[in-house]
Amino acid sequence: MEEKEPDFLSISKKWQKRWEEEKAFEAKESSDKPKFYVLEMFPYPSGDGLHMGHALNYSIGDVYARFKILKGFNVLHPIGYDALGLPAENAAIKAGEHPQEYTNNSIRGFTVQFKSIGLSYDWSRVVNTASPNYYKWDQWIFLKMLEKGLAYQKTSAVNWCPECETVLANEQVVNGKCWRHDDTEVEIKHLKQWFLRTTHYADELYEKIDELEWPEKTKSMQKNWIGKSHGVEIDFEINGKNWPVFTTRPDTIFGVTFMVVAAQHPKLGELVTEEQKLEVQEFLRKIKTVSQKSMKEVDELNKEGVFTGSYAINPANGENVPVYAGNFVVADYGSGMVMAVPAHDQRDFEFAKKYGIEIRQVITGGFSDKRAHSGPGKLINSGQFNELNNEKAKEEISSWLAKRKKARNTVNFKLRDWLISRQRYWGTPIPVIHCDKCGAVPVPEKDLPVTLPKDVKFGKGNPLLTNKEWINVKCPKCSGDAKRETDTMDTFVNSSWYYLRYCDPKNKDMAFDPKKAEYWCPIDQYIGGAEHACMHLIYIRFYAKFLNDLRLISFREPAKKLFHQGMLSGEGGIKMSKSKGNVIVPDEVSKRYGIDTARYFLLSIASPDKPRDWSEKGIQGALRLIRRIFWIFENVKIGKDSEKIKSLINKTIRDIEKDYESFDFRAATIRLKELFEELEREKEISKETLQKSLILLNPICPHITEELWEKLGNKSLVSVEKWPAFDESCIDEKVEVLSSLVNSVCDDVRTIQKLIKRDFTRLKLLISEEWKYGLYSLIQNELSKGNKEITKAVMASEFRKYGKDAIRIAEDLLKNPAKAMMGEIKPEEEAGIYKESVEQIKSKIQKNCSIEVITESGSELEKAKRKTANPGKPAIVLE
RNA sequence: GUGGGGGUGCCGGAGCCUGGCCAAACGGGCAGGACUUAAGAUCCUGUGGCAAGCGCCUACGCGGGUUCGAAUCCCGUCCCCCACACCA
Repeated sequence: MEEKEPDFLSISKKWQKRWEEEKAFEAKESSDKPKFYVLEMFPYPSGDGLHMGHALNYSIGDVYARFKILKGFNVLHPIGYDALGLPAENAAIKAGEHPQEYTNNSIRGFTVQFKSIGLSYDWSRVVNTASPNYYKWDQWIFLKMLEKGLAYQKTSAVNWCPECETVLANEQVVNGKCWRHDDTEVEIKHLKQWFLRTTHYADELYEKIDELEWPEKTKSMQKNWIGKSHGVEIDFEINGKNWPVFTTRPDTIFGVTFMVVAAQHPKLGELVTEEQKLEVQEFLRKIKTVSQKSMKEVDELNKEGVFTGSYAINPANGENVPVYAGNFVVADYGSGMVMAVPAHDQRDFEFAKKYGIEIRQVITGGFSDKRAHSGPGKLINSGQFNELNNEKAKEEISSWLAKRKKARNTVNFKLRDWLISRQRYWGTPIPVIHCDKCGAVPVPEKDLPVTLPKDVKFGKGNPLLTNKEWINVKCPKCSGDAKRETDTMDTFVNSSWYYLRYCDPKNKDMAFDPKKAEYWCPIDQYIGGAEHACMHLIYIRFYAKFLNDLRLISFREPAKKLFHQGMLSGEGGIKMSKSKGNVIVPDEVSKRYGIDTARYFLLSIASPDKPRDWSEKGIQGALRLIRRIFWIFENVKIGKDSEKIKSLINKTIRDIEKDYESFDFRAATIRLKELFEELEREKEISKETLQKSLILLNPICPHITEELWEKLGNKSLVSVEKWPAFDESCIDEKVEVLSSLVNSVCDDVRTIQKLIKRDFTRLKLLISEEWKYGLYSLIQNELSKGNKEITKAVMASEFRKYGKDAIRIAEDLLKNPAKAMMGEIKPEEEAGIYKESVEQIKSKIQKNCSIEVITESGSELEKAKRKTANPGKPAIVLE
């Protein structure tokens, strides 16, 4: 009774030490086991340290990795730090530290805490992107891209975050705001910047998504982002020059009544006539101020425009239509100009309404004063194409135009090249030297890495500009005076290939040994947040394609399977944050409940991909189970397994394996709970079964299972044990069905007790075949009548009682009529169950009664029948 | 607007694909009981309504449909969440 609470904290410390000493999770290439690469997206080491959310994220990967180890795979499960990046720089500045020190400290903190939650990482392979040994290879890959024309420099309108004091990639602009500062408006600046040509692989990035075993949601988000659309590029003649225009609706070309060119179009000037110049300028000024307001108001933003003075010739019907400059056309998509068909495009429609331009319907169907008709229909007002179905017309019209060299089929993507330049310090320096004579010269490979100078001043602008010594160098080509590129790379560059570095983290001569990468990669199971769908998860694929083209790796998709974990919120569903003071720290939780308890709890609340809330009360339930498990092992009598346990343990092994494999960890926690609850009821259990149970629990609760494993007299580590095999023949569903009978009898006894309101000393259980096997006798009846078909009506009447099993039983019996004569569970069997469970029944109802189980029928039974007219259960007599 | 995901008992959250022992796993809460001088911890029981050993009624957003039978399948409808958002 006066059990001492196990000292969870020292148990976990003890085993963490053992794992480390024995290098239990270090992965070796030399193994005859099949390899398995489990990777969680590496963390950004912040000075605030780990919170419970991290613990959840990484526990999910850990459970899976541990499961795979047990299943006999040679598992690579590494961790590292995505250490470069703006937040570290900003946090360091705020703390008055150098980013290097700040980062080192953060990493130290993370490492200690990671270890204290018992993650099965191979600590010999830690990768730190802030180390020159790592970013040297960022630079090397960059040079290769430069060589192949996949890295380039261009001046363009870029997104500038005044808060970050740097430019951002398209993917990092959210609703016109910076992805890190949702209250900071992104500005448009024209700067010379470095880009990676992600569009080079746009088609493959798009098309191959379908082959990935990724969440559908993520796949569709990525597809949307890449935005492939098939269409036609049609030439419109304006002022004697050809202006190609992209459209997906060539079928509506006879409905074109005007054209709209993007207000930001670089060649807008060519279209503006002398008379319209003032008006256009006025318009441009106006929309500039609008765009500086809020992109969120895009919805309410009116379609606005101004006539340029030029006219375009519609190649389909030779009509002259006015060309407008408009605010709703995107300059860098397609050709930055659209053919406007107000009758069949809502945007064009609104524009036409506003400026009183003709709206000409060319496709039949619902079309009103308020809305354009963008759906299908038949063509009208379209010359020789009238009467055609519009889908058909798309083909006909475009081939007709193509024949006349006025159009060609094209594919357009929304995806833009990746802007990687950042005007900040804490990133990989771009290995380029600018020379007045030679231009942008790549740093020779032998001079890599270009390391970040320690000595810089943080304040306004790019800190790298403050170290003249670092900037001023000789040109590698002509040895004249030259300057280093001071832009650094976006932090997502670092994370685009880190999984390869884990395969060979210490290589001094190469980014990684292709042989080692070949062995481990691709990643078998990747785990990380859904927020990366359109950033990291595109970049990492892009890099794989490039490295494959370089023949450094043999695959083109880096991660076969992807899993997104759900977020952990604080108590009551409130987002955890320092300012709200509701951050849960794993250290605290470990002290109070034990980290295994926390792991079990977090996994038991919801499916791993769903969000969940922390709850102090909730974790109590997990704690109860953990205590109970300790109790079992402290009090167990080692002996023989009952039939019931034999069946249960085999069944659990079989089922829980599926749960782990499919990330259904929640189901696993339930199954484990049921298993241990049953074990607790047993008088004696075999050592073997106890050991198996520990292995099943190990992925979720690694520390306590080690402890109990040792208690059973084992010297080895349970974490690297072999997953037990199950024996299908031991699994006897009947055993469980019968054991549920015991419970139901107890329920009944209790109810009767309430009714008779008196004590009893003797309990009789009278078992009769005729009561129990209604379905069997029914089927037998049908069979004896020669009715081979079980009629619908029979089903309907009996299903309520027997449910799903009725079909199975019925079909089975029909196939094998001999069996029907016997029934499935014999009365003697049932009686046996009650006899065996006498002690259990007593403990549940009344300790000091005697129990008799009677199978014969007779007058006593008749008497009882009246009292307990419940077929399917034994008659109960209390005396 | 487009794409994706949802609406289940006091709460969280399974089940839905493959319709039937589903008044609905598991956890939390709450109530009662056991143990205790007491509290805590622990354990047991209960937890839609009526009835109280059969069972009946009402229930899985709302309204229909299919079926002997629907939380589960189909149609319509309302609401919520997330992502993208003027991409021609």
